[in-house]
Amino acid sequence: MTRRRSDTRERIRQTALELFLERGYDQTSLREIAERLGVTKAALYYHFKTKEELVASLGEDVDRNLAELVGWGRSQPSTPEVRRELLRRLSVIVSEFAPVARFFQENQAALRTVRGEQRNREHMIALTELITAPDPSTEDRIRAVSALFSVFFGPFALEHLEGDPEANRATLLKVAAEILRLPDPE
Amino acid sequence: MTRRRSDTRERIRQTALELFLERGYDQTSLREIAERLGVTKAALYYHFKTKEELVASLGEDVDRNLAELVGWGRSQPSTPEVRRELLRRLSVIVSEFAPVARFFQENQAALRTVRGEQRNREHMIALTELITAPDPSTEDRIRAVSALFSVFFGPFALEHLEGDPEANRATLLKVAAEILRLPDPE
Amino acid sequence: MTRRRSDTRERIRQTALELFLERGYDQTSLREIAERLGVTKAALYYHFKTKEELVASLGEDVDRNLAELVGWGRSQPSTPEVRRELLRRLSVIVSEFAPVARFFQENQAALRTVRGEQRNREHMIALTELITAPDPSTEDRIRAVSALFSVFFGPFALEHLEGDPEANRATLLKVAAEILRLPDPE
Amino acid sequence: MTRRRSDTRERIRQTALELFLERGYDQTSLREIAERLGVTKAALYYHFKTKEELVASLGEDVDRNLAELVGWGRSQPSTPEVRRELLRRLSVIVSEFAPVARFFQENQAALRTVRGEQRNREHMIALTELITAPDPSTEDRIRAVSALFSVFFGPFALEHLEGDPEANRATLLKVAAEILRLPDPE
DNA sequence: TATGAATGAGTCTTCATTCAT
DNA sequence: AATGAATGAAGACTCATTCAT
Repeated sequence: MTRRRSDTRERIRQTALELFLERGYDQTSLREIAERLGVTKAALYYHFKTKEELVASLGEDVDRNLAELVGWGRSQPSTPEVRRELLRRLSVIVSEFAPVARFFQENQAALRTVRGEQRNREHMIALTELITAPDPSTEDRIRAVSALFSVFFGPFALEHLEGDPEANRATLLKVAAEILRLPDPE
Repeated sequence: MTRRRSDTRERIRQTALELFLERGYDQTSLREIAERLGVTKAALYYHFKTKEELVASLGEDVDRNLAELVGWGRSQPSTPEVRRELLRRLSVIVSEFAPVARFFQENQAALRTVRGEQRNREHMIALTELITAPDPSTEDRIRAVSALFSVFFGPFALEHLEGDPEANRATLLKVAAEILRLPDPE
Repeated sequence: MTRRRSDTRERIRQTALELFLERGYDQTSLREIAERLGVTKAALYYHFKTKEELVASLGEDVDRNLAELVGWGRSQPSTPEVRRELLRRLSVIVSEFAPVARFFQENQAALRTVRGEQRNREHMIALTELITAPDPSTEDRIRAVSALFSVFFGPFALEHLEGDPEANRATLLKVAAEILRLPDPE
Repeated sequence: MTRRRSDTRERIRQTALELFLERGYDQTSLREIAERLGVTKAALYYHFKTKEELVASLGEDVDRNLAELVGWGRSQPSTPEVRRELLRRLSVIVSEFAPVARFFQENQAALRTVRGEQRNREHMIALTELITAPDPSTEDRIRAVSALFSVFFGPFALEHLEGDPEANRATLLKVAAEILRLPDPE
């Protein structure tokens, strides 16, 4: 039963996410995580200094991806094509990290003080600005927020929607683009 | 300085909401609420049987309003005008109960097991159906969810937006109607 | 079985002191104190916010007495009679609070960060200065420290000494006075 | 940069003593020692079977020296000269092992169950007897204890005293001899 | 209408220690 | 000579809740 270095660390993260989603962050104790995993609490502490560090580690991948997306957005001119691409890429990230994203969304209050979560919030604000038309009216700003929310939260609300998930995502994206009044791509 | 029946009960609710918003539901203890109010924990228990009953009581007004709105919607024919009116009325409710709505939104995971919160979730689903065009395509469903989310979450994201709040709300509503593809009212 | 207000608080202090003396501060857990007392740990926390507050409370009486003694000393002229009286009064305090004094003495390192203990240390330094002859030579300083230590630690070392404790205390005091080179009182 | 046998062992002892002095025995964990040293906890266990064995090893040198001193004292006739020499030699030992001595003094309660510390306490009792005049009165016993305490604790209290440390030690010794009523040496 | 005192269950966290490699 | 991974036991502390007064 060989086990490569820190297989355990990864299993802890997965089990933690599972339980955090099932029962909520504050209602999930490290004891429960350890038990479901079949290790001792102390083993968790060997791999993560605190419960907060564990949860922060769950947000790191999203954080990295969003940071990169924001970086890319900032390096581009503010054209409709770029804004459309930003929405598209965000939607890819959200669907790739759906469970984590959902967890953070449902536990906002509980995670307010967690480092990583603060960064993610900042990224969302940055993205909102990037998809907002230059020199925006109040209505433009509202459109930006609406479009972003649709892309971000939509998948959770639509989880049980029939049909091909990829097609649904495309439709969601189309609606979001329409909210933003992006011209149809050829 | 007369004090109407159960002034205290109301003050407990307000202080609780305040703290729940500041620190999150699970991170707020009854001790903290009692302390900020200058009474004993036991006093809280005189007015509310449990912490859960206290938080449930916070959702009751919203619950009543949403229930009424759903009831009204169901009693109407499914016309564009009715759907527009549903959005408008929802937006009024959200803005009237903004703090409570925000609290429930940010503490979804923590409140999943709370009676009142489950009812509110059901109301939102019912509303989604009511504003969905009859015989809907997948895209119609997506539009319905997007519109509803915009009306519901928009205010939180736009809290710091400049300009007259009433005017902003009207604009938000206009955007939502557009997402739903409701024809312009005359 | 009537019990006057906060009988319990006092019983906690006594039991704590007992155990702290038997097993040392750090080796004594609140669980042990609670068990020996027949209450729950939570009951201890009802009366003392932390373990540190509990131990600090044990030092308060000594603190008060030493503070008063230092105050008195400072209000007096620096004569041999006053210095002799300072030693005498200190010896009374030490014997009145022998268990507490011993506990603090044996757990210096563990208590270094406890508020009350810091104050007591300062009092001892102040007393050392007060019993030091004015314009002291190095030797005078050494005499002061030696005399004070004898009065303070002597009783612990002499606990098992035969003979009348009061008489022993008088002898100890006489030796201390001699160390300080105080002239015999008439 | 050759490294003699068990350089590490010695560095562990030093770091441990450092930390024990800074934070107290019970408040110092093996993790802290290992971290300050830049090794793993497991490395400590390679060199010392337990934490207790580590701390015991710190007392060994003092133990050996005191044992030897007691042995010497027992082999001598009980003359004033011998008693004076005992005080002198003790004072040399205390000043050579000042940090260790201080550590044991400040952590008495924590170390009560440590083998080495018990032996040291016995040595001190033996020394007290050796410096007590034969056929002693109560006062003689008190003098012996006072003198011994002065020699043993004095240095810690006088640490910040100005002047040449060697000269101070000599003065301390002179005072101690006077407490014991030893006649002046020619 | 409220309080003071208490509890039982649970939380996160740390520790000394072990052992295969 | 030393490490990485893990454990079992325990620690301080907090919480929602109860109840006699």
